[in-house]
Amino acid sequence: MAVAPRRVGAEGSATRAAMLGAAEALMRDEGYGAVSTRRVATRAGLKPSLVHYYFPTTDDLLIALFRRGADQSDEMLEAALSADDPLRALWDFFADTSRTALTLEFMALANHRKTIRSFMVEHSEQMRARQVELLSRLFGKAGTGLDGCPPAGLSLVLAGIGRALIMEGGLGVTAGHAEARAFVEQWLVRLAAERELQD
Amino acid sequence: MAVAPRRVGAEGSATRAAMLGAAEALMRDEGYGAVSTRRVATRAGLKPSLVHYYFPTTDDLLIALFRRGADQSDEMLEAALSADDPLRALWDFFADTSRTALTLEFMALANHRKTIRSFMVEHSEQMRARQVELLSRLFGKAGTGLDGCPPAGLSLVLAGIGRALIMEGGLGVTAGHAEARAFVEQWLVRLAAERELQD
Amino acid sequence: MAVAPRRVGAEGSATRAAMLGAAEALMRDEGYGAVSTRRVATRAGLKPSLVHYYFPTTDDLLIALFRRGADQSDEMLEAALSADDPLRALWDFFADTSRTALTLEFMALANHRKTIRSFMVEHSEQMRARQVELLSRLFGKAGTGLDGCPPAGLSLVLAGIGRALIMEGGLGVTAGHAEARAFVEQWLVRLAAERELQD
Amino acid sequence: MAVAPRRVGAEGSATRAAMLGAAEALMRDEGYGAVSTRRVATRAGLKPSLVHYYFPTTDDLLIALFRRGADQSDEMLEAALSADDPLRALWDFFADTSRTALTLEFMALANHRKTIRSFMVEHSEQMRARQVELLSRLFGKAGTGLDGCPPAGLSLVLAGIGRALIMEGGLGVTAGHAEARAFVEQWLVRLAAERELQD
DNA sequence: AATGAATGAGATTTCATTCAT
DNA sequence: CATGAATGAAATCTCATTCAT
Repeated sequence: MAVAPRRVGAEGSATRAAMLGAAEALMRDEGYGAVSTRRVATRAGLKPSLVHYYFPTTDDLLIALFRRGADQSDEMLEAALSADDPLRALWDFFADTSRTALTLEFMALANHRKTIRSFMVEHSEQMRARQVELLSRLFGKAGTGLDGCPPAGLSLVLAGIGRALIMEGGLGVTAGHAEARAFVEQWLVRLAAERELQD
Repeated sequence: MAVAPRRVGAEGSATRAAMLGAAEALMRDEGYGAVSTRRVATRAGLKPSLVHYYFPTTDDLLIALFRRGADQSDEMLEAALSADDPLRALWDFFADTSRTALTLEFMALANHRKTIRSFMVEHSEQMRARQVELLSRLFGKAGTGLDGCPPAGLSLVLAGIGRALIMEGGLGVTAGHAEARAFVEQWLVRLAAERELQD
Repeated sequence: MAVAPRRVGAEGSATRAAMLGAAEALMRDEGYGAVSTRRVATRAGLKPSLVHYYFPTTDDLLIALFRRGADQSDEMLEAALSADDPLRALWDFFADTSRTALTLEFMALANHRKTIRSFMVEHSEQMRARQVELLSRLFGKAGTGLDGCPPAGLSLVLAGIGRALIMEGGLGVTAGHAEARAFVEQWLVRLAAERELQD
Repeated sequence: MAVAPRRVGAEGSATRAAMLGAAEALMRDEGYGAVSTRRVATRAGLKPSLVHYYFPTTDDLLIALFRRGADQSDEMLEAALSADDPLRALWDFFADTSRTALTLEFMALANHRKTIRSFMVEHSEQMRARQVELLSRLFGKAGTGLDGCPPAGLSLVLAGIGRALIMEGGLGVTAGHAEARAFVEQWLVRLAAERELQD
């Protein structure tokens, strides 16, 4: 008796997953503005009311979607950081189209959804901290082989370049992309060498 | 550069400018989703119908707003490229908060407004081309002093890092920012030296 | 240029009056809970959106309705107070079915509409003050002929009895009504006599 | 007195009582409009479906709530009528804030819930009849000491004044309240004297 | 050049209720 | 006894857009 009446729809429900899937697809294809109760329902082949049964408010839906994506990112990041070549894996992570495209949508969304914003900030900081932790282990606290750039700086720089590639790529702008990729590539090679020296 | 100009109120009208100002403020403060006929009118202290009189459709308004911003960006870019230290000026341009925040909103908007998207793409490509033109003159076609990274790559890399700083800064995430800025700073110094050698 | 964009629909518009009429009828017939955008529109033979065009929020509609009723009450009260037999006129005012039934609905409504509540309170106090003003002139400050009951007390007592008659009458309860009316009647006679003595 | 009892959960269940308690609190705090299946469940810390398990329809819940309140009123009234000073006890009963506030909500509710209305009417009539019965015993059928006002009239008059005090008090209007209370007080004294003479 | 009126669509949310387990 | 899932209806509100003046 007397249990908290919220938290509807078991975390593992198939219906719930379908809704999140539809919401994610909409966000990816048409931007966060397209994620509405109705459209999610239609896309998932369900009734609009059912969406509200699982996610009482639109914020609840968006937060659940963000959480799911964040968990996936966490897993990908962990896999990257324990890979043979962690730097390259980290770069691949930053340059991963589907994940980063969603992240960008959430960043735009965070601008006017305060609930989302706090989740974003917390998660971004966690991820950067985790990367710094690993990069520090790889290169020592002194900094990376990139002219002594410290791990936190390297994390931001790679993330920024990755996002720019994906953002522009999504729009269809590609000038300079190959050159930028090659530039980063040459960094990775240099850093890998640096690391071997250190060992 | 001018594209088909669409007949929308006198280009120089004060009323028109007030509307664009209100629209820009809304977009900056609350995201592109807040830019609606009615809210623009309210914010500008005008009647909603008047907005439609000047901008028949919402797309027209958004495009006009984008154009105005693009023109400002063009001017800023031209000023930067003819500055004493064009590289530093270019970087300052990329790291300029107010302008970039709007650009990010437009990028998000382009995801579900096809009319906007084409304007965005066209303008992005123009700007990159213009930068390449200048950087090539500075460093020769062989590439910059950054390990031979060609101008187009450098343009994207700087733009990406600048945007990341602003995006994250807007959210309140600042880990790694100082380090990344110092890293870019050291580039600018190196490139300036390189350039003097070349002269 | 630059006028406040609210205050839609001229105060004298026929459409606006039709909406208020429909809202009032609904409130009288089915209680304040029945006053919804849709039902008002349907009852007035108009489209629901038009209701929102005239009254952006439901509170706006309810406040406008209250104001209209308050103005009518004010007029009725003034007429009563300047009648030949002001006391009887005041009692007739309190026992007026249609007006009081609405007042009762607004009182119930005020319980959970904070905007309404403040209007109600202000108006109730004004009306009582106005009545006290007149009754004081009629009987002197010492009090009425009802065993020295002061004007403010008499105002509340008459209002309460009138409301009880109307509330119960609306439900179909009538036991004691004739007796209560006769009781008040005998007061009025007594007070009228008292007043003549005083003159 | 018992009417057809409808099968709704064990009459004495603690869960049931919790629901009625939540419903009553909601009605008191936010008006009858706030009494919905879901809100009652949330407030009681129970699942919405459970409310429907005990009270198939919302009307069933409201009727049960009304019944419970009516029973309490009956007890209070009986206690009052057998008190040392029945008249004062009756007046205290009419001026009792917590009970009367709920009664007023039910009166408003009765306006658009026909099922509630008939219960209200029946109970109101019963209560008045009971009061008349007692007052007649106290004063004889001829009427009370209030200028011969018969018991039924006195009942309505006192109820009306009591309700007005509570209604207005709830809103924060208090002008004339002290005077009205003093006026009734002086009645009670007069009636008590009258009664002793009669004995 | 400007504005009031009107409208249809859709977004968000809350609801009562049913059903199967 | 009790609960989770589902659904259709409706309430509130915002929007873009059209039209007549």
